[in-house]
Amino acid sequence: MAKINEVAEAAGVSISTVSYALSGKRPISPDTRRRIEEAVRTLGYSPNAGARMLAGSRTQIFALTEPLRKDTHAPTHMAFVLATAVAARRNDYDILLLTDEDAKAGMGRVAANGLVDAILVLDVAPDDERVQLARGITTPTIFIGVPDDHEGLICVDLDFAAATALAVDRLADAGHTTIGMIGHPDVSYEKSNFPPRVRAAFEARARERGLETDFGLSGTKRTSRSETRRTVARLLEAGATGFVLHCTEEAHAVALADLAERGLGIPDDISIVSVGASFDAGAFPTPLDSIPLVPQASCDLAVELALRSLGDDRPEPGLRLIAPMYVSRGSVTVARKASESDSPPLRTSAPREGLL
Amino acid sequence: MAKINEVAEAAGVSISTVSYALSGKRPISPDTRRRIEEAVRTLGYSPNAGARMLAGSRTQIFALTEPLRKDTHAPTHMAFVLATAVAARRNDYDILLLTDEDAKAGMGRVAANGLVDAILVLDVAPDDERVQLARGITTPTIFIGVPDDHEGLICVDLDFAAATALAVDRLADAGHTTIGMIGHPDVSYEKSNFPPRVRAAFEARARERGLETDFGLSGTKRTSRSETRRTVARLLEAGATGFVLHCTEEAHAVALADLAERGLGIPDDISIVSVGASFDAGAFPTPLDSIPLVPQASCDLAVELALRSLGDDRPEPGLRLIAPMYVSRGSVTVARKASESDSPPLRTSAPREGLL
DNA sequence: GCGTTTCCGCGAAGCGCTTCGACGATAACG
DNA sequence: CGTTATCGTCGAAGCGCTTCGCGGAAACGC
Repeated sequence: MAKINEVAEAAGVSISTVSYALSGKRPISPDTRRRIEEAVRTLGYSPNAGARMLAGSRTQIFALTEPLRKDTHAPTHMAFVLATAVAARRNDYDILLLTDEDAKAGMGRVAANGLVDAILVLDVAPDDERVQLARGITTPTIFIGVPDDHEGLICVDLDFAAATALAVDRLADAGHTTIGMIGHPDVSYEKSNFPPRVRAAFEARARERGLETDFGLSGTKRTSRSETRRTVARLLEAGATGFVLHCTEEAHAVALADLAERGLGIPDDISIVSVGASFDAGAFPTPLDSIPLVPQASCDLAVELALRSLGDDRPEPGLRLIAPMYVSRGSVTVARKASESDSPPLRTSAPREGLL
Repeated sequence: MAKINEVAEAAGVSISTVSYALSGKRPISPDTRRRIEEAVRTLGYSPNAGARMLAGSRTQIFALTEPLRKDTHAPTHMAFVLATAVAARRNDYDILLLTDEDAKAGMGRVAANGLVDAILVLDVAPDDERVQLARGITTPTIFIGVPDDHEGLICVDLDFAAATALAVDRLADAGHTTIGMIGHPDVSYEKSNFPPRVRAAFEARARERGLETDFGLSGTKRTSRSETRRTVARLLEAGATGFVLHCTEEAHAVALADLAERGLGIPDDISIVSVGASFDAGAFPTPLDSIPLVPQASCDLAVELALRSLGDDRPEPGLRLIAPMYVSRGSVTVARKASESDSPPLRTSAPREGLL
């Protein structure tokens, strides 16, 4: 724990010179700079964080607020936390975690005591309480996700509506006239901000394209094997030849296995597009066309916006929707005409209850 | 962002009086205290974090280092992070997240610049690199998990060995003579610190009790439906009538479903004990006897040790193993004698490959 | 050759808080 | 009634850093 004055002495310069040499905010002669750097190295000097916060105007810390609700899908969530932390570190920022009750209360606290330079909001609910809080503080706040009421906020997210429309279009272009969607567990449509957007876009676009649709869940509180299978059966009964999957990795796997069990081939019998998955939809036994949710894209942008909020070119409030990207893997093909298709085998195996 | 001097003026006292009133470190007359508290309230005063760090000797921040490796089991992990954060907040501490590469590098950094008062280590690997690092810094460091080489460290964890022995004992006491274990995916035995301890204890205790054992994995890189089923088949072939489950929730579910499919009842045909699960083993269609891993227990203790490390009664280095607790739910019963048992139906259904 | 820049480096003033020592004033004591 | 504790409060000295303004010396211009 060497201090700046020790470095200054060792290098034979003044304290302020050391500071300027390290921050680069004023020119320092090459020779002096070298001596300082050496002193820093031999002493193992590292500027005290508290002193920097107090003297400088930056804390080099972002808060990350995430309630970690029971229904939070852990793997997806972890991907976002990781992406955020990495993006922050790349810009010399640390992440302070606000979870549970403190996800909300902590925002006010860290804004008031100046512990953080900006706040990143994860795990956004449609009616998120943190929206009001964000409006009441001066600490820049970036939402990763879009709450229903987002007026005046800065929000970053995948353009789920465009992504879903793109998926529907692919299926429509391939001649499918009846398409189905397997959605997330029921609870996600209340607690999470994007599943409703996907569902709405699915139905809206299908209407625009004149397609028949059906929609089913993949669980109630969490992904359930039986409910997913029930939905698959239902979509098939409705005559869907194109599936849009917007659900967990487990539900994807269950649906694929179910189709395989029924003897239905992909894409020959059923075309599939996965929308908004943060896992690798190409890693299934049958790789799936996918419009992925890339945490890194959102998180990088969120961190960039946070940084800009601290500088001169403050970003305007508003949505920043990331354009969807279609990854083709051969799971979509032209629909067979009704005439040439044998009626799909609708063997309904009584699904067992319980987990996956 | 009112400052302490504004509070002092508003209350008509000196700055130091305000400080003492808020910290309670010196007696203040009731009247003065009241005036100060009112001033604090009306001004919305909150002491500046940077200034406190600099002037006081505490930062009120703990670092939480967690690599978040690809093989990290997200739900379990999330439970630990949550428990740690809650315990920390209860003691007025915030959590700074160090992930990915920074899980290691960041430890050195925050120790050097005095950003945190202590470091909590999660996601501990048998040969964890952070062990060496911890030995080289003066910032108190608490491991939640036990690395192979833990000399001189403070480690907190469930006593997995005792927990496993307890499970084996229950089965042995119930008269089971051949028992099997379904373990975590293969990768966990390299990357994670406790699965090896469970496996070793399982075999050691069974030997002591004179039992036959068999052991199988529930996946390679992650839980896999097919591998889990293969293991179930294998344990049954080996003649196991008692199962110890030490695997993910998904693997539990798959194993239970598999047994049900084979027409094997619990506990009539097979007795089961779940060991070291951080989810609710009572929530399956058949509730399971369980010796749970309670994140809160470990994390509360870890935070307590961290706090004590900052005070006078510094805790000694060494392991702090939490005593296991057996939760009985009726999934273990006395073994049927070989004579009265019909040979278990070993219908081997060709398991499909892939995810769950 | 002298005034003017430019370049580098220095000193000192904070940043907002904690904490030590001191100091009246009142209470307790013999 | 004088002396010693006790209580409640205050002033001031830092904590370790950043940053502003200043000034000496070297380089430049005419």
